[in-house]
Amino acid sequence: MPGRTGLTIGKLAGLSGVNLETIRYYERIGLMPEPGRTEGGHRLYEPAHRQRLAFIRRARELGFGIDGIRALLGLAEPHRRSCEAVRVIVSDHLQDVRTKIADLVRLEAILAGTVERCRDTAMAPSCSVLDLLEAAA
Amino acid sequence: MPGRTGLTIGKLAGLSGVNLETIRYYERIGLMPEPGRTEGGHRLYEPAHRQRLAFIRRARELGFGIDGIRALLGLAEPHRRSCEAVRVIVSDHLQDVRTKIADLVRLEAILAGTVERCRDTAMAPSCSVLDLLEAAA
DNA sequence: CTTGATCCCGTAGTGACTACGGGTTGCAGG
DNA sequence: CCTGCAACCCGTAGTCACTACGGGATCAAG
Repeated sequence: MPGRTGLTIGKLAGLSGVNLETIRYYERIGLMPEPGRTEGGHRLYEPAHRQRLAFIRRARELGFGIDGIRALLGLAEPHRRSCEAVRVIVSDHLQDVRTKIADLVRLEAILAGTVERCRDTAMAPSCSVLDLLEAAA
Repeated sequence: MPGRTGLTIGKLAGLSGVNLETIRYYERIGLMPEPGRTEGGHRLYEPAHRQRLAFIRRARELGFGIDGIRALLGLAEPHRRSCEAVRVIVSDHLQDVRTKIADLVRLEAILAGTVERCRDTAMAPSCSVLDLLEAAA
């Protein structure tokens, strides 16, 4: 009869670096399973929960959306780890990331150009705000 | 007595490439001024509106938030075009963009590595999903 | 047993739209 | 002139991934 194993949600939040409210949110949307409860109704988490939450957090940090994570978790759980399916999800996301980078790099050039011109023409008639107005992005 | 000059909101949407509902949204939040109306209450836009909307669209494409655009518009309008203030807003945003690029590039490396390993180890015991679980982002 | 931290739940707010639905207006063809 | 239908009106709610709030219950230390 050892003490009830289990972390309170606050402890789990502290250990995992995920906001307490966010953990409850993940439970509401079915990303985290419902944990056990104390008699009074407080959640008690076990190591498996902590692992799953860590996985979710990493995946979020890597920019996966909730649906992507759901898919990843679905593939990770059963014995049939279809590596191919995982690869598809990850490389789709990788493509998104690369597209975003390309977009941002173009943006960066435009913005940097604007700032540059702004610095140069200390007393231009109209400031480079007008460039924004004219330039095609 | 020439015809009422003015575009309907639908025409403006078509010309500007901004969704009709988004134009109404911009009006609600005070980004676009209220245009004139027909007797029946339909909006009628003049060239000045079209210009302002084009400015907003470009700025959005460059990743400025609504507040930033509001500030930019505020600086663009009066005679006192304080170029310096504009430069501050734009270069703040530029800094954001650069930070985002750096983040995404790190992400890209991690994801690309995962996909690569996935491709290599055609029959690894556990697929590189576990890498996500282990790797610090 | 009391106190104060922690936890409960449901709801609403964020940014920047987008979608919906039921009713009104505008205009072109007949 | 009148019909029909596209376009417009407005307010509200939904999106994504949380975050914040508030009023009440529970837990653990002293």
